Amino acid sequence: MLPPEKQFEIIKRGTVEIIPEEALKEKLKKSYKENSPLKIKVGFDPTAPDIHLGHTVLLEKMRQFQELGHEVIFLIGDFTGMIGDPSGKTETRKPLTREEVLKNAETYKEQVFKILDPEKTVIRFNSEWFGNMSALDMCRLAGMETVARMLEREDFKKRFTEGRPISILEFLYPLLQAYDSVYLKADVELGGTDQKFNLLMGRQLMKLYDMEEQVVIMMPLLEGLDGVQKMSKSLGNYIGINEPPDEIFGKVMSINDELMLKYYELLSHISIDELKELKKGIENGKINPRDAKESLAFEIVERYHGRKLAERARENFVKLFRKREIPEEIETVEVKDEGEGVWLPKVLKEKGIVKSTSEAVRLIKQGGIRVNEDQIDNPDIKLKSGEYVVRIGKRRFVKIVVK
RNA sequence: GGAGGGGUACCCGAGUGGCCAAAGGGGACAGGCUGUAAACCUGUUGGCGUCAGCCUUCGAAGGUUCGAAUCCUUCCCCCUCCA
Repeated sequence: MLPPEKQFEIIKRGTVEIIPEEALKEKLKKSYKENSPLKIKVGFDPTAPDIHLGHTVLLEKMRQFQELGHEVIFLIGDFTGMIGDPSGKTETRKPLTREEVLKNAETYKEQVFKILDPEKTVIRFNSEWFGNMSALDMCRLAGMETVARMLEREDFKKRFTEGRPISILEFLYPLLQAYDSVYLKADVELGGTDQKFNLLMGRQLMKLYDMEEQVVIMMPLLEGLDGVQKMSKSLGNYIGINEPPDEIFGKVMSINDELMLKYYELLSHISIDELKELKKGIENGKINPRDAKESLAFEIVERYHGRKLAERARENFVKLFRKREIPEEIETVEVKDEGEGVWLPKVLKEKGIVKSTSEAVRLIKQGGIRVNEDQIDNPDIKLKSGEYVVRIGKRRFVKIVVK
């Protein structure tokens, strides 16, 4: 086990806030002295089993804790999922059935264990304790907090003053999450900055239960490909860990330099010292940001697809964009010529490459389509029999065989 | 229960009888510049054999009119205020 000071340094990397830092240091010291691992609790929603890099920020931190020898509890909020969390949105999230929750949990495991060590991960479901809780117990729990306290949360306060609805259930949520910590006797709870209120509620409730309060560690929300908004599936700015290697590689390469450094800090396994070197190198121009980004893309693809595929993805990328070569494997479609040749926009539409012939026509007019690497500008183009490599935009290729 | 406001393209949002396939912004896509960066500049953004023409679209269904996103009727949905 590493000395507590060293552990602290590793844990602190990339965090936004640790509340309170001193308590964490104390806990680490005690754990080191008594050789007893800390219990790290992280809650996950059972509704979103498609993991993207944004989620992995937390997972990477969990992994670090595991490597430091602590006990990581992957808590699946299945109870909460079965009620349906209204959390702010007008559309109430639809409640999940028991089967769906279990199915999602399986999907979770598959993906999560690409980062976490299955041997060292404890998976728990909060229906385990909430499922048997009586109405009386629940009321007692509800009695531990006040409306005023709840309204301290920015989101609630805002909605309250604006007269927008807040369901009672929403008030209950932070309490339920807090109770998870009480039940599990968590030493540390990890979450995104958007979870601050709920995480702190955990501390509050533990205090009321006369327990040692958990330390709260908050990780930033990772910005997505646009570099502004947080990565999320609904915004379409995400990099999913199950995406094909080339896709992940390409997407990582498309982020801007500033964001790249953040990705490095939060996602890369390089050490703190190496990270410092990298930053310095980029600042004084000794390291080409592009090369740094390639290493990052490689590291990420390797993590989810293995070394071989990562190398392949890098080769493909270099070929395609640096050397401007055409990739080796291209999807091929066949069409037969009925006489006058085939109208390219129509072929592209029928093969599902573009949504409509109008779109194809538009692309051609804008110079967005190349046939055998020649930019074309006449949407009237007809292909006679033969083979054509058609490039749509920068990175989409299709081989059209006209018979 | 009472009073009022509103549903327009991917999103926000103008438009109150023809000049509306519908302003403007955002997003997205494409081109230029590049490091497939970012920023910036330009263009495109309903469909259809294609800048002409035709078809479909402004919550839904009917109606008035030569002509409707715009007027009338009914219905559905959302929101705010009062209680």
